[in-house]
Amino acid sequence: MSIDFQKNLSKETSGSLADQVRDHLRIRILRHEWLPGGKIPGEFELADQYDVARVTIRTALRSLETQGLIDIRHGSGAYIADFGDSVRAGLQELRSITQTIREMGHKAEMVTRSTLIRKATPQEAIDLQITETDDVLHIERSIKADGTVVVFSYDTFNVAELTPAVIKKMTNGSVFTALNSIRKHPVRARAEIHAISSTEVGWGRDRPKSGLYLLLSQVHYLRNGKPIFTGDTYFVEGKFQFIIHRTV
Amino acid sequence: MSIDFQKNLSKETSGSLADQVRDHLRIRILRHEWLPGGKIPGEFELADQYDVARVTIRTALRSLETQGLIDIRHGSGAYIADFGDSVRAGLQELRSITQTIREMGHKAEMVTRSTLIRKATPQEAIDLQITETDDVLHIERSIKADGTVVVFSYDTFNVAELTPAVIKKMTNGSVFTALNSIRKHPVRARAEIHAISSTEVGWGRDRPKSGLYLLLSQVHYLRNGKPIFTGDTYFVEGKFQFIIHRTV
DNA sequence: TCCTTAATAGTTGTACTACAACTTAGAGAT
DNA sequence: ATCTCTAAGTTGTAGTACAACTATTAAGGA
Repeated sequence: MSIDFQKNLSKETSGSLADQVRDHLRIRILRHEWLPGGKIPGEFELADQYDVARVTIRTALRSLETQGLIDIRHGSGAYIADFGDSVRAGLQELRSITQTIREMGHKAEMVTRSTLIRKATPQEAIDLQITETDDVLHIERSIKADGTVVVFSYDTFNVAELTPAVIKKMTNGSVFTALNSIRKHPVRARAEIHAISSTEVGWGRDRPKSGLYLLLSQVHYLRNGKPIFTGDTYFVEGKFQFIIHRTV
Repeated sequence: MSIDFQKNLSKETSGSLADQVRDHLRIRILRHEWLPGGKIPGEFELADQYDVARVTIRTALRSLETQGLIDIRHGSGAYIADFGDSVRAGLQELRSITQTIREMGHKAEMVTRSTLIRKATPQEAIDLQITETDDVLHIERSIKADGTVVVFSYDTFNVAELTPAVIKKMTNGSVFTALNSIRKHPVRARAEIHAISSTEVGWGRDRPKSGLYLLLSQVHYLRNGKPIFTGDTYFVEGKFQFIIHRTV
């Protein structure tokens, strides 16, 4: 059975050949094409399947190994790291929260509480590498999964990097897809993580009484190294599964 | 200036050539040999410096890129991702807590509260892939930085993988160094992260009154995919900086 | 029969060469 | 000064060859 790779890369044609192969192999792994602990085809066979050079396959495989999805053993082969589905909700992967919720089989809903353009605060100016005289876009939203609030988020964008159309689009849909439409999607983020117990966070009658949150305080960067937006995301404890893969 | 690579690899001679080069480059990056945003030498020059093939350098560089330490740009070069020192305390890196504290310039101290060999609980049996009739080693410890408690940890080991000497060594020193001595150091871990507010956690008069913790619930795996130990690590909120690098 | 050893095939790791694709800087023309 | 083109430099991919390692199989001896 040969794989029609051309078909698969056409839909998201992003990055180098090796990156495309990596992303495709990643999907195959997450779809359980091979059992956990099982062995994936050898490098020569994969090179045949994708019709690329072996060095390209190796590049993709090493990347997957660094991500902790597979285990490459010299002289033996590459094996699926048996973490099951957990990878799908991995915290170190830069993905849309709503999209993640949907992929896990739940109904995702997003409500924008407020949208505001104002001057940057001192901290925001530092994080976004702008000055306090520059404008920023501040958005407060909540995200529901199957009807219950799981996330309160406070995001701040550098408006100089945005267009009016994108700003409007962000009010209704995912931030990531909106940014993607102008090719300004972040490729990397630096996140601090904290445990928060506060009644000041969140709003509305859906606000959890416990007041216990996992705070992800992030700065998102573009490929050229410039920050595009910063945000505090409060995850209601217990409503969202966080998985982190730790490697040497 | 040429680099005496042979000297550097002799001290920890671990893994493939590419892994050794990666680790060495990693050290050079963390020691700020190049400025954030700056460009590191080209692949041909690095191949010269380390006296290895270009493909080996590329393997190392791609790994560093996946880790988020550098940015490789086609036709241009590889650039230091400007995250400064934060990487050093990165949560997704599998390192000893005490060692991390020391590397950040603080005095680390570890106190073992209890050591006990008993039968595995149902959950432990699942996590460690053993049965409830098998023995496990349970250790409760606290870690101090500059005199104040920052971590309470509850670890459970599969004794079948250990030796009496290692068990004794673990009581006094770092778990990682002890496991390293019998070549059973974990290469990967799966961690759940939670916000915890509880007065049940911890012990002694150093127990923080706030009762607010960041819980890292982990299972550590060996290179062959077998679990070696599992543990709940409670970080006192605010005493320990958590950084996560998120990439696509 | 059981165990050890050796041979063997298969797989990943490294080296080398060549060229394609892309970026950047500079020369030159307008 | 600005633009265009050229050229040099850098990373990406292809292909070949062999080294290093693993797992299996077969042969031999106790």
